[in-house]
Amino acid sequence: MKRWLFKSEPTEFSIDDLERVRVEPWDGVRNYQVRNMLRDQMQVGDRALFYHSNAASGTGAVGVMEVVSAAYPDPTQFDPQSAHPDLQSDPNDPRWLCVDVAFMARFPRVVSLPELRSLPSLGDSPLVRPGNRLSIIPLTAVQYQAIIRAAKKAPSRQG
DNA sequence: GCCAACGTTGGC
DNA sequence: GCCAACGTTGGC
Repeated sequence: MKRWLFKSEPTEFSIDDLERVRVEPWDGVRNYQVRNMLRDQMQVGDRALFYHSNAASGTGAVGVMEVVSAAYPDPTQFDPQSAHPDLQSDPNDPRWLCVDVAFMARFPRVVSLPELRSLPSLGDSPLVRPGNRLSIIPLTAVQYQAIIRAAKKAPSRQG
C-alpha cells in the first residue's frame, strides 16, 4: 500500500464534495510526471491525503481517501466542454489518466501549510518546496503518519 | 490579484 | 538541441 497527497482547489472540488458523493474520478491531471505515477505506481488500496490548495478556508491537509480503481483514461481529455480538453490526445492511445478515489475520513482540523513545513520528515518533500508543480505527491509512511498525527493534535499557537 | 517558479511549446 | 515566450500552478 502506497501513500500519496492529492491537491485540489476547494472551489473546484473539496473534501466536502467528496464526502457527499463518496466516490469520484480524480480527473484533470495534465502533467506527465503525475500521469506516470498514476500509470506505474498507483494501486487499488493506496491511501491519499486530501490537500486544499489556494483555500480561503485554510490551505493544507484536510482528510484521507482511498484509491479505489486502477488508472484508466481520463474521459475529460476528449470533452471540449471540460476544463482541460486535450484534442491532440488519441482516443486509441489516450494521453491522460485518472483514478477513482473514495472518501475515508475528514481531519478534525486543517493541518496548515506552515505546520506541514514544520514537520521534519517533510523537509525534502516536493510538498514544501516552492514552485513544485506536482498535484499528486508521493509520501513515505513516516511522512504520512506525521501528518495524521499532527491532525489529531491540538493546533499550535501559530495555527 | 500579483507574481515567482516551473513545464511546455515552437522557432531556429 | 537550445532557449525565449508562453501558460499554469499555487502561495501570499
